[in-house]
Amino acid sequence: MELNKNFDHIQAEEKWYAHAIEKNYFSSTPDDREPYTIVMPPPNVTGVLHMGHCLNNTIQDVLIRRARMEGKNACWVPGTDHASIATEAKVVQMLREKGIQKASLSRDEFLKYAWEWKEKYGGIILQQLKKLGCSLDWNRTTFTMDPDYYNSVIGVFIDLYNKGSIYRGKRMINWDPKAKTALSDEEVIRKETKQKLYHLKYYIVNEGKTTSDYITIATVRPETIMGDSAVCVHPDDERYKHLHGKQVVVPLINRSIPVITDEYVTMDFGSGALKVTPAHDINDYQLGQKHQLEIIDILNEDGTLNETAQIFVGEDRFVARKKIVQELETHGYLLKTEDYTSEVGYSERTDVVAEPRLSLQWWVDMKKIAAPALEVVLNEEINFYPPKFKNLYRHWMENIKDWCISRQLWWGHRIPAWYDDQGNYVVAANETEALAQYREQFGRNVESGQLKQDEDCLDTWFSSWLWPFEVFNGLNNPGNKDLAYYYPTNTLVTAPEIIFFWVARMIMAGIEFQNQIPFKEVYFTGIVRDKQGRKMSKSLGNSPDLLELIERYGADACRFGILIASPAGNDLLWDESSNEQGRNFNNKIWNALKLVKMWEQRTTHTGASTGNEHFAVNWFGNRLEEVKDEVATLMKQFRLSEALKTIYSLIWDDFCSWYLEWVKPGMDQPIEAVVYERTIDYFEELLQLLHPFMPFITEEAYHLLRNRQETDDLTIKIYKTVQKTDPAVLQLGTLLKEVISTLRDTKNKHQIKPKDAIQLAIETQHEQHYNQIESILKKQIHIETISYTKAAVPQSITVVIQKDKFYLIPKHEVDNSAQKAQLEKDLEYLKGFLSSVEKKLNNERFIQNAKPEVVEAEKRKKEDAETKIRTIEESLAALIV
RNA sequence: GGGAGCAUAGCUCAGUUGGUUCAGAGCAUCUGCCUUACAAGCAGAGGGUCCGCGGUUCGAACCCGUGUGCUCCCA
Repeated sequence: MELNKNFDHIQAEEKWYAHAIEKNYFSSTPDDREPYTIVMPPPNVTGVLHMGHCLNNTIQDVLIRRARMEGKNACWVPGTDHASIATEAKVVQMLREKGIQKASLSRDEFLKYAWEWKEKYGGIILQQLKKLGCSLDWNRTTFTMDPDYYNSVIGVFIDLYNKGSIYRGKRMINWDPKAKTALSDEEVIRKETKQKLYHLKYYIVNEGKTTSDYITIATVRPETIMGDSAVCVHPDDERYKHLHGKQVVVPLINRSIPVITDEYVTMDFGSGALKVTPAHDINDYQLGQKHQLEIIDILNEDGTLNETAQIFVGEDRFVARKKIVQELETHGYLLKTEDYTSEVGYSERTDVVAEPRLSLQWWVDMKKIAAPALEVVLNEEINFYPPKFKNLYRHWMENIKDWCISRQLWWGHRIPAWYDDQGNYVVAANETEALAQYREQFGRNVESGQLKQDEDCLDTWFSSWLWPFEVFNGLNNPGNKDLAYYYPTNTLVTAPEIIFFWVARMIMAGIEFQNQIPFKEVYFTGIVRDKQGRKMSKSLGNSPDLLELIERYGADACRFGILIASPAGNDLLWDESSNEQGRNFNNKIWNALKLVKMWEQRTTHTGASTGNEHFAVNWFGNRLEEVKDEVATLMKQFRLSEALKTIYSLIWDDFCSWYLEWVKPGMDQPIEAVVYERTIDYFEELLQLLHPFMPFITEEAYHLLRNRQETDDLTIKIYKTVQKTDPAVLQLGTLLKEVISTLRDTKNKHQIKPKDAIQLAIETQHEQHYNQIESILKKQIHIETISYTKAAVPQSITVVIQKDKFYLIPKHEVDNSAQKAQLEKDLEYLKGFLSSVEKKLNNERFIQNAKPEVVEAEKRKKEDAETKIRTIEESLAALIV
């Protein structure tokens, strides 16, 4: 059969993915086999595939495919997250482009648009994952706002509320003035930001009159001075002792506020005097609570100043800042301005500066549910890879704060709280239940329509924390067959960025609602960065178009590219060139396939073998088993990148560069049938080993190697168990490689062309070893005859390998000065080596303290070195003669 | 300010209870080759103060201390 010049990845990808779907290879139902389950971290429903997904999902697919080929019942569940803030922001923007304001729509009208949007764009990302080759069980695709899932989320809210773990409270929260919603602490990104520190005069009041004395206050937020409730100094600060208990005047609005003292103040920062604005700063808020200060909120929900501010009403906070600085300067309140850099919180979703804001929100009391979730990680019921994240996790869990779960959004799970017009409320799944409960609780009769449901939605993570069991309908259909079989799941693969958002909370939810951990191990991937180490992001434009890369290089090459660059647990610097390496690897496999296929018609049962092919076959069989074992160990430790490198090298170096050359018949010569068959067997096993990493080319090549039955597919082919290896055969293989490399190099150094034939004499005590590999040596180094000798051969080039001497006899006389230099260099090295060993052995304290086996090893080294030195000296002597 | 991690070849990283003269791999670079599957290839080569300093030890890339630099998390 004639094969194409190159592997056609596009047709192979389409063909084999469709075939697997048709045969239901990726779908799983409970049976007698051991399950292996992964739930995919659900991407945003409106998202598109980026390099982070590529890494994450490739890793999961490798794990799932390998488990499947190990004979486990592998189940990988896909799905999407409704991503309340992100999706709502996109819908709002889409409406704005159509000229529709969200405020002009009713909740139902808005949600209709949102669902339309979701139907249109939702799930694109899942289609893209198919292109990458992900072997997901599509029948189980779940969305966090599916009806059942929705009900479970509401049920969980009610359950926690009834247990007293959910409460409503007025707290300082992070507010996104653009999205007009509360944010959890984790949704606020701190960034170093250049600001100005303004030094302002606050005049001191004495006996009811404003004096010309003042105290200097340093602030980066002059627009909030109208919200000041006090000025605070350190009680021990000598500079301000005379002001304790006095009043000062807020500039521009002339409101008097007290001077208070608290040790919280840092004396040497700014002027050592702090303005306290409890409504607009978290620390000030706490200070205000302690000193019972008035809370003066001067901002609207969109970040503009409100009536309470008195001045610049309606102006945006940053515009107001500029204007107020001008005003302060005009009136002589501004003493100086300094550059100042500090960390400012930005909304993760909208990238505007988050505003600390006091508001009434729903909270989860985390202390109680966090404790067991910490325990299971500390006692290693759940293992983290790499384990360094365990510390991070513990630190966070021990200092956990309550979770703000309400969001002022419409897209999401609506909070099941129902209010009367006095603000009394009940928590219930629907209006009917709410009415009944209200009647019972408040003893008043209410009619339908009289209770108003909370307008707000729940934080997205309040639904995704149920993911590992809700994809199996764990709460809707408790104890169902799927849940019992697949839960707890095995491995969670995710980015360390969401260890607190998601991983920690899933562990809590699993224990709280299923009494079982959600997964047994968590593998944290690195963050994908570009060659300069920058995080890939849309705004930098350094995130490549993955689909285009797949089209250009092939899915296998992209999978290879991202995995080979991905050391366990570290960030990876990704560059397109790694895809080239993957594509080149495809090419190598394809060419090896072409070579082997060329032999198919040339097999014979008689007389083709020189005998040495059998050694090659035996050696590669052992080598294969050895590497299979190594790979298994690496995979258990989640060292996927190293496992792939190991397989890469086995195929490229051991199989292609060595083995195939060793068994390759001469031009138009036949190949012994048994050698051919074994070669095909090895090729199959190599493809199988590589399949989880590069599923398409391996499946294609597998089918081209032999004619297959209908369902004889690599995707579902179970691995054979690893066989024991024969160390003697492996050692001889290593010696053979070394001899070939060294003699090739020697020819090269003596200007003997690779094709120029030579004669070789070997001085060895193990002639029988060399008998097994003679013909391979001849072929690989272009040797005419090999003989054995007991003494140095004159007019030859001498090389020492291990303990054996090789005499190369070239056709033409050669200058042996290069050789002499080489031997002298080797001799010098060995003498140095010997003296270092002797130094150790002559050191009494070494003999006393070192372990006996170490001392033994040193003695052996000494003997070896002495033997080699003697051999080289003899060679040198022969050379001079 | 508190906590964590990292520092090995030009780049990305291995280096498994301290024991070969141990300093390694891949990529990149350079040299020679269109050798009967593969130039997306083959055969070779060069390249390092294992961040600095001090200590423990017979022996340190590895353990301890310290300095410097970088990254991340939390306030």
